[in-house]
Amino acid sequence: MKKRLQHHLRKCLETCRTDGILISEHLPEALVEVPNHSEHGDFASNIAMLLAKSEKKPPRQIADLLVSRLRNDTELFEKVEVAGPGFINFFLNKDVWRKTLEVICSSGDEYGTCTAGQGKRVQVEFVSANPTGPLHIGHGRGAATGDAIASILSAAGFEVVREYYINDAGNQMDTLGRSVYLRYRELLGNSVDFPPNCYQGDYVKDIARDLIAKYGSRYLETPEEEAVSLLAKIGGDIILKGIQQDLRDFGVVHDTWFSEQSLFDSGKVDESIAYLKDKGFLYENEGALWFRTTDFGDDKDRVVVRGNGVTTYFASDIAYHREKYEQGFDLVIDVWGADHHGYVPRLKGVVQSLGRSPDDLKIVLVQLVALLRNGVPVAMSTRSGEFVTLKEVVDEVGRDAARFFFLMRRSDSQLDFDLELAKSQSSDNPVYYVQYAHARICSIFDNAREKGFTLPDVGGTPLSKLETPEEISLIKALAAFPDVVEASALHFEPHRIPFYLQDLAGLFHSFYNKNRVIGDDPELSAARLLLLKCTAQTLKNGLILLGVSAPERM
RNA sequence: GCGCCUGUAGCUCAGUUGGAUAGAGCAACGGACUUCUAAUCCGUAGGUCAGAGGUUCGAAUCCUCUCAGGCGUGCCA
Repeated sequence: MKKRLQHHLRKCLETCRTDGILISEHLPEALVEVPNHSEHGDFASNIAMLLAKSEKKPPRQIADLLVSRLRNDTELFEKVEVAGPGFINFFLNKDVWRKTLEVICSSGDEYGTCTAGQGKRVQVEFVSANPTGPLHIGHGRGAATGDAIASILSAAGFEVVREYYINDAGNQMDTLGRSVYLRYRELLGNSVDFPPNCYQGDYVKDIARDLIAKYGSRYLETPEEEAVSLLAKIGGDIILKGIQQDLRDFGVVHDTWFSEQSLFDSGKVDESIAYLKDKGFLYENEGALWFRTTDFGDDKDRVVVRGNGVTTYFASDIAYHREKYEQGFDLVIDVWGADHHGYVPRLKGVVQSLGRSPDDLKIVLVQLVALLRNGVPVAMSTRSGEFVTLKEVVDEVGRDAARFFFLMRRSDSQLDFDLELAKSQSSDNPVYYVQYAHARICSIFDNAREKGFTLPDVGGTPLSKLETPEEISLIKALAAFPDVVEASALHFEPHRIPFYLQDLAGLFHSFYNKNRVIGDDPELSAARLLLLKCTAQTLKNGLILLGVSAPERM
């Protein structure tokens, strides 16, 4: 709706210019927005103020000129007026609003989608937790966020691939192998010194126990270093399987799982280093090979190959991101924990060294999650292995509540996750508030069917019967959904959807409390049933973007 | 020290590329169930947008500085 108006305004400006009414060489972009107060119209534009300088006329005078023309379109506008310092306020014809119900009905599950993405190929890489331990609650936020961003982009017309990057190369795998090996020995009756830099969590013991059950003590026979590397592989696979299961249970499905090790096996890491060397971005210093990331605004240059000849994690990431673009992605999105933010400039540098715009890489930083129980923080420490896993949280509060809570906040602000609140089946809990609206509508439908109504369809339903303030507000909110999805996609901000849904659910509940749907007037009942059909559809479409279910009964 | 993020109602947070009188939920207080789900609704109250300057028709939003909190600042990943 907003777009339609913007287009309309733009056309008006252009005709004004060809008619010589406007003299500005360059017409500013026609900005239309929803004002804070309904007295200021359904939409408002500040275009006259923006034109004031180049037109050398007071804003109100320009606004008057424009309004005198816009006003003629009585089909679209109920009224158009100039207000304040020069705002143009648009009041749309009620029938224009009501028509959006027809659009929603005919679009169905597609309502809210748009073509803003123009089919551009996007890869969203998220979670990508090291296969050295189970997913914890922080990963859960990353999972919910990445998945929602992917869904929202897809709805906005992007072609999306979800990817998980498996860090199965590097020191941490060796540490895992050592941790498993030591626990294995310990469980077989040997006394061991378990070093503090090994993984302390109980899951390591579980893996060791499983190995004993399966293979007995055979790894005591093999030389230690060999056993460690074998157990690193086995342990990593077991943990990865667990991660995959946890993600499935959370409703997150990655299209591709990309192994860091494969970059070495295929020679891509060496290739990338050769590429950078060829382009002159690398230099040697103190025996190591450095990437001049300072050329791209980084604080300092970064090591790619260490003095001992071993590549760094950064080297893998160079090869990995090079690979992404070679696969033909127009846009690459990395969802990271915010503690990696220091890594952003160097990776932006990588992208530019590949001859791409830094905007071709979007890094979404997801802040930490503080887990609370009845308002009191739950102690967590990765080092000691005391942490709350994603599985535990999902088991306790359910998938829907967990997902919704993770997405309720902007990703770059810290999140307090209160277990009791997420579990509570009350008005405190925004998940239920939204889901309840959907279930309530379904219940009204059941009731309508019992009373012999058939659910109305587009056409034939007298929409003009819808005229109470609650009805009109609800329709306006429904009409805004596509704009919300598009903005959410283009800003990579999934939290806009939960906010919108709470707002929409609120408008429905208000409507419900003041207006009876099934009543004496069959035409009015039909019109209201159609309105609710559209409301349920929109609620459902929004919830699906978040990976939250839309129950028909609660 | 330097860098990134954050600072908005008692609490948790929104605030649409600078717009008109800064919003919502929770908590508090007062109301609404014989009627389609009260997991709901209606109302009241609650603010130095951390602070100080600056930019302009106009700032919670942009710039500078200060303060507070979080994170980062490895030839770890």
